[in-house]
Order: sequence, then structure tokens, then C-alpha cells
Amino acid sequence: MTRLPAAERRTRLVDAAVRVVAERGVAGATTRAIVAEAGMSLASFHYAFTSRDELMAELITTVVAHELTALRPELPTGRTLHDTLREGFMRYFDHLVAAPEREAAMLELTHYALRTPGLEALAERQYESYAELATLSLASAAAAHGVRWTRPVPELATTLVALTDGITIAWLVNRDGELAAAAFDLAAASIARFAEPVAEPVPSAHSSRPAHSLEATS
Amino acid sequence: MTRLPAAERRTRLVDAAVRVVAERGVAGATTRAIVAEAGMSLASFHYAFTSRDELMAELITTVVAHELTALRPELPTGRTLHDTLREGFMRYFDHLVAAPEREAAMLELTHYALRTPGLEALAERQYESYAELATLSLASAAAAHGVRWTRPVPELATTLVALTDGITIAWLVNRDGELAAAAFDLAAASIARFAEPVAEPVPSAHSSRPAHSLEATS
DNA sequence: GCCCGACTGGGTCAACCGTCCCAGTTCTCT
DNA sequence: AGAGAACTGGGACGGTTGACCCAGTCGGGC
Repeated sequence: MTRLPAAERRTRLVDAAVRVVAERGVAGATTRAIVAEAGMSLASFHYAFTSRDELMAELITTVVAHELTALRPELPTGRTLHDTLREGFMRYFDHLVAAPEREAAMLELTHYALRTPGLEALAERQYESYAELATLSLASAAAAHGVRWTRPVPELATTLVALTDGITIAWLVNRDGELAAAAFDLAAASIARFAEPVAEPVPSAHSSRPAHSLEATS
Repeated sequence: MTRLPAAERRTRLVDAAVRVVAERGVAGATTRAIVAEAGMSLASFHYAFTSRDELMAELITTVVAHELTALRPELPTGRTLHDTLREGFMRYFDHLVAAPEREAAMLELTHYALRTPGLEALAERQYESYAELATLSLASAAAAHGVRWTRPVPELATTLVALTDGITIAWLVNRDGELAAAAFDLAAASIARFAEPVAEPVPSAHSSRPAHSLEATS
């Protein structure tokens, strides 16, 4: 008998549930499958959680946090804005290809949350977090390339997340990597076209970047 | 005892299943829920279908066909390409807002098909059909506005479907109609920017549309 | 050492599920 | 009219599910 504090057992059960959902989908993540994966008894499940839905809520919160950490934007390295955006999309795509079942699970969990009374707010929070991440990416890219966005950033962020989700679904269905990569490149080009150079307000003592350099590099 | 031929009973069961999935999701579409909705006995279910999966396969085929019919592109009426594309997106958005649970069900069925051995090909066929519809829309819009696409059409079609799916999910989660409409407008603008006027091969006796008229109208 | 709370794990419960069984009814064909 | 196929519908089956039960063990505090 190895004793674990309840909090530790909860963590292990949630980690196990992440793996089970990824492998079998939400419907396959029964309490028995989860405890089997965690190497525990069924009673331990109910000792640690009052219900399966409580575990699912915590599962959603956990996987969203992990996703945000994994996809935190890196310092922009592209020579052009388009390059930077494309690199961001391709970084996500590498992440998707490395573990397709994970992204499929994210999408399934969204639908599950929307369908489960009491969990709707988690789906909302999930998508707010994605929008924040997209906003951060857009701001970072704009700053690195000396541009500003010609559309309201919430719209651009929504569109960026939509493109990501939509191309993900298409890829999960057809596994056409070339087409997905091309679509991500097209997505990057689309968004890049809503940028314009930031005009310098006044001449400064610093050597300023010429306004036409954006055109020259694209 | 009202006698029905098996084919009629199958149709009624599928129609009932469409309603049940829309209301309760795939997990809630049990054989008992479906027959209750159809006003039949459970034995009639198994008389008409050899298994629940057989009914689900037919359900997917049916709802995809209905979706394609509902979203068949209309004659382009926009004054500019951007307008035409935006109108197409907004027509879809009206369709979504009129029955959100229907589009949510479509997405859920995709995931269900991907998760169910033997049904994967239905998900693929679903997305091929969407791409064909998008391709038709793009061709129709290009012809109406005298432009051609500067990106391969499969890429543009994939992106158009991705934008549709992605904005749908975002709206299902947050029900922010203004943001969704703005995102659809931005999506239309994005795609419109991958068009260029079709050059006339040779001067003709017909009055030709001036090449700069596209810029003037946008 | 004792007590109490935290923890463990085997077992059980009622409800639900997809599938199957089977007797009865109806319809069509000969 | 009779036979056979198509159809009807109530019930049963074995399996699965989330949740609960409960006796036993362990650890910490007094």
C-alpha cells in the first residue's frame, strides 16, 4: 500500500486522463480506463474526485495551460513579417504533426465542454486564452518588423486562431502535409497583408530604419 | 400497427437521429433516444439497421448532402470580389446562426467519424465535398469579377473551408456575432487579395473593362 | 498507546447500452 | 386458401458505466 496525498493522486489521474483522451477520445475516457492508465483502483478515483465531470473540468484546464505553454511565441526571427508569421504557423504545425491525437483531443474537449452543463465557461476561457496568445504573437511580430495592424487586433487574433483550428481539422481528416503547409503559408501571407509600416513621428538622433525597407525585404 | 417498408423506416430513423444528435450530441444519440424521437420500437431499429454504426454512417452521408445543398453558391451579386466573398461568408453565417446546433453537430460528427474504425473515409469525403464547394465558389466569384487566382485553387479552397470552420468554432464558443461578422469580412478581404485581373490576350472589338477598375471598386 | 482523520482497494449497485430473441401480424404470390 | 417473406413490438441478455459502500491500514497529534 503506497500512500499518496489526495492532491498528488488527483494530478496523476488528470495526467492519465490526458493520455486516455488522446488515445481513445472523450467517450473512451471512462473512469475505469483512466484509473487503469494511472495504476490505481476505482475507489481512488472517487476518493480524489467527487465526479467524473470534476476530473474532466480539471483536465480541460490542465491541457489548455499546457497548450499555451507549448505554443508561447518565440522571438521573431523572420526576415519579413510574412516569414515570421509563417514560422509561427509552422512551429504549430510541427507540434500538431508530432502528436496529432493531442490536437484532436483539444478540439473534442471543446465540443464536450460546450455539451456539458457547467463546463461551458471552460470552453470560453480556452478560446480567450488562444486569442490572447494570438494577440501576443501579432504584437510581437509587428514590433519586430516595425509595422502596425490595419485591422482591429481582436479581429486578426480571431482569424489567426480560426485559421489554425480550421487547417488543423482539415489535416486531421486528410493528412495532406503539403497542402496544410501551403495553407499555413497562405494564411501567413493573408495576415501579413493587413500590416503597414509605422511612420516615425519625428526625426531622432538614432539611425532610423527607412520606411521602404519593408518592401525591399518582401 | 402501421406497416412501413424497411427503406422508409431507415429514412425516418436517420431523420430522427439528425435531430437527436443536434440536440444532445453524438454521445446522446443512443438507439433508444433515436427510436423515441422516431416514434418506433427498439426492435424496429435493428430490423432497419444491422448496427448503430451503420445508422451513423448513413447519418453522416445524409447531413453532408444536406449541408452541401443548403450552401450551394448563389450567383455572385457583389459589386466587388471582396463583396461577393463576404456575402458568401455571411450567407453561411446566417445559416449557422439560424441553427447553431446543426453546425456543432457537423463538427462533432467529423470527430466521431475519425474516431470510429470504418468511418474515417466518411470524414474524408465530407471534407473533399466542402473543398469542392469552396472551389466552385471561388471559380464562380473569379468569373463574375474577371479575375484569376494568384495561388493554387486547392490551397485557397482549403483556406476558405478552414476559415469557415475556425470562425464557426469561435462563434459556437463565445456567441460574439459582431466579432464573427468582422472576422468573416476580414476573411473575405484576405482571399480577395489573392486575385488579379485577367489580362485580355489581344485587343478585341468589344469594349473591354479597364485593368484599373478592380482597384477603383475596392 | 490511543484516537481520529486520511487513505486504500475490493466489491456492489442501479441504470443504461447495443444487440438479440421470438411470437404475432400483415402482405404478396401462387 | 396456404405458404413464405416482410414487418412489428415487447422483452431479455450480457456487458459497461459512474457512483457508492465499507472494512482495513496508515500516519500524525496528543
